[in-house]
Amino acid sequence: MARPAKIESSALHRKLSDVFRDVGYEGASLALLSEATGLQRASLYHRFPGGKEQMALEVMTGAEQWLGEHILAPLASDAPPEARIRAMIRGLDDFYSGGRQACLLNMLSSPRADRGPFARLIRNALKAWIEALAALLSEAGFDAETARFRAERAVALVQGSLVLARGMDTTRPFRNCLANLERELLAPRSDGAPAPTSA
Amino acid sequence: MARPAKIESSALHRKLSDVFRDVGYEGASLALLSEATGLQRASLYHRFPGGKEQMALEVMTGAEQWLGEHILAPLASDAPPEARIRAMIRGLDDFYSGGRQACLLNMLSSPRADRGPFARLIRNALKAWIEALAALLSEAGFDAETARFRAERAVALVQGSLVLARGMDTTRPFRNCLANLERELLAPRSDGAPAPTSA
DNA sequence: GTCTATAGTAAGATAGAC
DNA sequence: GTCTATCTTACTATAGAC
Repeated sequence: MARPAKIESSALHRKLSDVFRDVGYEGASLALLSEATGLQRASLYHRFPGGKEQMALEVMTGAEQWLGEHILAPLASDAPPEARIRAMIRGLDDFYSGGRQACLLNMLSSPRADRGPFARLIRNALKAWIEALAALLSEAGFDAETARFRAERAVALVQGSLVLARGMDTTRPFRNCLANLERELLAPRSDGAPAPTSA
Repeated sequence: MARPAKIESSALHRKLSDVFRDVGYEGASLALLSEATGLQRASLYHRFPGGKEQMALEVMTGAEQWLGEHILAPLASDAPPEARIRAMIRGLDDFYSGGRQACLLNMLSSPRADRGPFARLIRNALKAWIEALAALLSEAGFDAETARFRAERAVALVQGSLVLARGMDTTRPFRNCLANLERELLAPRSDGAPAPTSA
């Protein structure tokens, strides 16, 4: 080919995402992003005139889209609850590469100063996820309080298992987490009251 | 006072720790650390000739010491299991300021390149915590597998609830987590097998 | 659309006065 | 022990050729 090939946008986003998930926003220098994508810094600025912040924003937006399609949509389908939860679990296993990749929602929540354009995106994504799960649990017969409590706990468990997986350098916590999610979410609420704090 | 006062070491560590917990290692610039401590950069280098890395290492070491004294020691005491768990929970609530402060184990696990002097400390701290909890649960009558599984899940839950608290800008997930820890840890294992993955 | 080359700025770190 | 002043490096970002 005569002129330089335009690197495909989706592949580019993917590679940028990998860097942010690995080293976080502040740790992701343009040198690193350039190396990971195979594009020179100037080329990155051509695609993202807003610089690093725009890259992170687009990556984050892409992740939200992925969340909507592969997690929220299955949770809201008309399949039986067990099937919907299993679909979510497959999505999670895929998204986090079985526990080998961290979560943007965690890795991008530090950029301080204005505390960033990311804060809103992150908050919304977490809320949407929790609410979709809670809606499913309500539909499955749990009272609203229990549904909300279990949903929030499940999301926390996924995030925490990723923190452990990263910190202990093993995917086991994440695999354990996924392996038990369905059972824990749908377990009959006999075993003591969940007792969520109201405020 | 004639000569400049020596700022107390413990207070200094505390302030440095706050910065690292807030913005992570890469985000913690010397300008930020200087501002937070009230010391000029050169003064920080006088105390920490190894620069930022030494600061983070000492902060991390201090946190490990705190973990040993306020979490691991109570877990290994000769009080009844419920009391030991409650002591841990009080320690956690204090350490994380009720969910307002993030965990160093999460915030310092990104520094890449060599992946750092932090990796070992973090891994050890997480393992020690999980093992202390598992030992308590074994002692409380649970089989080794269940004890290990619940211990790891509890630590993941704490970490994850901190991620959520940070991301959603509310301490509720963390408070919920602590409020239910004792019950979840000591619940009779009637409700379906925990089914941990072996490897 | 990609590159090389280069501004301009903020980072980590030192030297030496007090 | 703390400071001001400075060095060096790495970073973000831009200019302009191809």
